[in-house]
Amino acid sequence: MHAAARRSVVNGRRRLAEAVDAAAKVFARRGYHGASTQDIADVLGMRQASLYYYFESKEAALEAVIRVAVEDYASRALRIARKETSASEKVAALIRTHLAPMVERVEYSRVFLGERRFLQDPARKRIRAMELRYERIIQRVMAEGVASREFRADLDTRLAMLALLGLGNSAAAWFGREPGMDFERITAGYADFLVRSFRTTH
Amino acid sequence: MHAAARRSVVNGRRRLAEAVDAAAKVFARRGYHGASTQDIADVLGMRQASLYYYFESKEAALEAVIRVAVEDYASRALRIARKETSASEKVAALIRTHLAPMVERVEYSRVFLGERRFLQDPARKRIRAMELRYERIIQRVMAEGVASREFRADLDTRLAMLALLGLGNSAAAWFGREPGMDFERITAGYADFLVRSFRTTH
DNA sequence: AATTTTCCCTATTGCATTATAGAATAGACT
DNA sequence: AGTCTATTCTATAATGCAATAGGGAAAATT
Repeated sequence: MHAAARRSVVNGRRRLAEAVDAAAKVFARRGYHGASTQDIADVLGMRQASLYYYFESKEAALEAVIRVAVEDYASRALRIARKETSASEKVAALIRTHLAPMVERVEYSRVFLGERRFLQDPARKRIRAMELRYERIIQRVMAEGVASREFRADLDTRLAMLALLGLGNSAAAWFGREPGMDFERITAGYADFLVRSFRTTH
Repeated sequence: MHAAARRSVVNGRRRLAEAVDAAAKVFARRGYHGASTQDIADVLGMRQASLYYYFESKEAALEAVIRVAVEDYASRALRIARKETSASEKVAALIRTHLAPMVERVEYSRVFLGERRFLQDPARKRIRAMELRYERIIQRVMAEGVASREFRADLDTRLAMLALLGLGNSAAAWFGREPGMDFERITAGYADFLVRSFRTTH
């Protein structure tokens, strides 16, 4: 009688996704260690112990959130990197895809950026490896921009990569809270900043 | 007999500073909620309860750390903003002062950036007010650069301010861990990035 | 209709953690 | 010598929290 109305045919994977969403929201707001499994259960309208039907442990919930957050990043970056466009357009596209998830799910980005360090070693290293792969793809775009003389010869490609990620990631901190700063304004502005500073001056 | 050797005339304020240092180190590593007062006491070589001689509460320790981290930021920025130099030089100087504390005390920066949100409302609003003051000073430098035609007329000064802080803050995440990325390389590179993208193209 | 599976519940254990109370020790001061 | 003050200690209260065990009802499957 309790959960009768909630149950339906559609609720196969949906409820699990809701649980991950709830975890993301709570972890983003209170931080991993500051959040209790009770908090997550509250969002879902269930008992604290019932959460353990969906997650083996609190940390497993964190891993699930982070997995969603990190998903597809590298593959989308690779797709951009392989295109037959200018390096400038690639940089702009990279910033766009990097910020895109923030529109629909900032909480995931925030949890990834701030809480991933609390993962234990098997999962942590997997995530770190995916990050490195992502970073290398971005840096190669910079390097190819230099090689084709579209970007200045003295460009520090590693720092350029860190700058792109730094700009993108820092937006997660205030995205949705800075009035007037919508997706278009941010991505267009940041892409413009980056491209202007990377291009050869003539 | 226990703490005899440690005690001396010099240890007036020094021990408190050590306690704040210990808190900064532990909060930076484990996060505010992930850190226990026991962890901090361990660093100091004292008992958990003894910490309460220096801090009223765990949160008071956090506030002490953050206060140190936030100290002087606005005043140093203001000193730069008032100088009779070009806007470009001001931007470069702003990046430098922003990153300077990271050399000697990254932990403080990290705690400020990641844990300040856990402060309760009296302290939290005070910190936020100081941040806003800092942001306004930076943005005004951008605006004056536009007014003097040193920076492009279409520069989004608010986004430019966020970009400067974003670049600076993101460095706190990897400062000291990215091989080869020393203070000079970062500050010079970032200053260069910013100035190139802000300047009028002619 | 019978059985299995899904999903949530109640109840509880065990541990970690913040904070308080009050005592002890040693150096500074009179 | 005797008192005061700073600093740390022991002991403990009080709570919050992750996780386990086992049950039960509805839905799906046979």
